[in-house]
Amino acid sequence: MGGKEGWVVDRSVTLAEVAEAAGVSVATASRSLNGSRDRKVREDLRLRVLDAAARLHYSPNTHAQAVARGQASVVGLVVHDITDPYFSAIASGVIRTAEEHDLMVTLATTYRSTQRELEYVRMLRSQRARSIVIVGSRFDDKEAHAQLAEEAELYAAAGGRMALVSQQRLPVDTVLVQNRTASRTLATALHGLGHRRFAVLAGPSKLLTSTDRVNGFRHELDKLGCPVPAERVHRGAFTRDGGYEAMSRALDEGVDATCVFAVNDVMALGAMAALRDRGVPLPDGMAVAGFDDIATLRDVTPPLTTVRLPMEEMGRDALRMTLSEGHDEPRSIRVAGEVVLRESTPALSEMRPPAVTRPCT
Amino acid sequence: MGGKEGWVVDRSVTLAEVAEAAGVSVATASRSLNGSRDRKVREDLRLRVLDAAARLHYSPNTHAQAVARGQASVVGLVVHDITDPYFSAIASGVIRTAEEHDLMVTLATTYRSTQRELEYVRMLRSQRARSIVIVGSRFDDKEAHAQLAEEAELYAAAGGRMALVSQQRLPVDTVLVQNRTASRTLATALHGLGHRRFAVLAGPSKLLTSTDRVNGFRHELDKLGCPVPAERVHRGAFTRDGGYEAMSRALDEGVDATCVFAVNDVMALGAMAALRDRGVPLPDGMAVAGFDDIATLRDVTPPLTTVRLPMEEMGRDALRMTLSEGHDEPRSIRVAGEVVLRESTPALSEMRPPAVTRPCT
DNA sequence: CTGTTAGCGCTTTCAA
DNA sequence: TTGAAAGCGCTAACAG
Repeated sequence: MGGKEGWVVDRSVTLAEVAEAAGVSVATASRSLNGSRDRKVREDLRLRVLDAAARLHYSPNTHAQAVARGQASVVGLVVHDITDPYFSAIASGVIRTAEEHDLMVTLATTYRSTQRELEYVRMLRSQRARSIVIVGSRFDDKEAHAQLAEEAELYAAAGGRMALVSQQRLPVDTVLVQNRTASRTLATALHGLGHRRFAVLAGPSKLLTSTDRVNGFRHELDKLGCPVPAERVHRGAFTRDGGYEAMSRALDEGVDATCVFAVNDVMALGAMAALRDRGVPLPDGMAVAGFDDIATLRDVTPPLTTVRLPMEEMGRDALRMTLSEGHDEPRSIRVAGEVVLRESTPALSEMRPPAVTRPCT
Repeated sequence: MGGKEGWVVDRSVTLAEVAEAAGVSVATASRSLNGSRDRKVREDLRLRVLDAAARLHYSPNTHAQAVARGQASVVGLVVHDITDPYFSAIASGVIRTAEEHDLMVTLATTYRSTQRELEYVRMLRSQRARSIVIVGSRFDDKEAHAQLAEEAELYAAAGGRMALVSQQRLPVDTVLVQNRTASRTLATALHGLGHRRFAVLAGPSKLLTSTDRVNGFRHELDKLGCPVPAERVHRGAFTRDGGYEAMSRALDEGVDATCVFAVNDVMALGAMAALRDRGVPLPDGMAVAGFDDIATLRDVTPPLTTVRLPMEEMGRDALRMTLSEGHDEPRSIRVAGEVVLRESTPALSEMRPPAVTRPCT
């Protein structure tokens, strides 16, 4: 702990000490250091304060500032799981935008528990966060929505602004992913490649993002005249392992399909692993499509057909909406998603004739 | 905003209001709500307070709490890039551990700028964060270390505790990844598979994690009698694209190797993409090894040989060290890393005879 | 056990 | 322009 000059205190330096060292009042010190809009401080005084602050290694106590001004320079970010590349990409957009506004980010992870989500929103309200961005599929759960809606109202009443990246379920700013529409477009494209018999790997039935994607996909195929029967929809967790298991089960049951649609990329990844493990050649033995277009997965083989979502921008826009002033009504931005056809979904005509349709014993 | 009962205030409810509504003093209200170790509150009063707080939707102002008790329930987490799966995995460990201790996490992203890193550490000191966990390779930059060291000292003097996940460069808690040793073990293993001519895809020369891995690898191969000449070390960014470019350059120069070691998994991924784009069959045409064992990449084909690092645990341990009391001296934990041989590195004998060694024109 | 009150560090009127 | 002083919401002595 050998200090060069002066001693190292065991406690932070306060504004008062800086003021004293500079021979000015705390008011002047405060104004010099933060230049409130409350206008000027004589230049020489200002410099003396700045100098004293630097000399003493002054570090303003943001909590005291927050208490005094009744507002903190923090935004809250709530995601399901930060290790999931979908969330980390969106988080990245939020973080970048926060930085542009000199805001710190408090990150919370719910692991898909609505209860935890609620708790974190409460904690963020306690932190007087300027805004809260909640990322991730809503659940089919009235109770949870009602509770969150109440929190949102309280938060808004306290001057906070909340944004959701997912479905529009609350009267707050929303980045709305058009899952149904995009899935329909994807279905059309795959149908266009000649496929007629499809299987779907879905996430948990309560997860709206999953059900929206499944419904859109099936709906469109209905219209195209080749409906996907319920027994061709296999559920699993919304993760790589969920995809692996759902695909395995499908194969066990002797899935009668030439193309499988996994409701997100990580599930598709798991599905491809399962297919490979069962000796199904890819992409010839089974066409596979995902959703999201996760960057890290762009190099898998065969390259995955998917629906691209501008994740960074989604995070950016969500936070921006909450930060831009001059409009009280909640706004919403629709995100379309763009179908990207790659090698994982060959045209039916290019696939090996007897697609895998036999039950495994 | 139609309130059900009572009006919605435009400002948060305070402890004083709760106390009044409950007919007790603020002290009693405070004690009931947070039960300071400062002894009991009569049960009926406590319930009245809790009831009033619930009725008024009271949300404690954490900033006021932090000011009053001189300590905040926040920890800082600083990473290079949250979209990089290496960092999100470690972040996940930190976040989980923080949750266990009822601590919120403030996340900052440096994008590999030491300047930004320093700024964030300063902001976290301002936030009076209980601890700061900095994740990611240090740089070969005395100046940056000196500045960070000074900040660390000030932070410690103010009662904070800092941990580094990377190299041991500062007198703070450290999770020390044994990059050199692990790379040497990897080299031995690859040599054992019959490989004798290697190329290395390295990150920026200032990035210690990269140089440590490169040095360990080359050092061991020296000892084994098949040194990797400097011109077989190709630098690129520490990212997927960096790996792609470095590999492409290597191929352009007619790399004379049967096995290429990329200093991390994402670079290895890029390298594999580059090889594929140039028509080099994998794994027969070139063995590829990485480092980290990123979960999302476990399903790439061919499965990647790598060095497994327990990332979640590393994050967990880093935070734990800063939180456990009763020891003033900085501690450190060494993480060994475990070589995992997979199909991306076949034995030399199983590779297609004329490994790619000709220059591309 | 409960209430009074003095801070915590900072911002911001309000006078001077 | 500067400074004195009144808060901001909460905690923790310190009396009762």
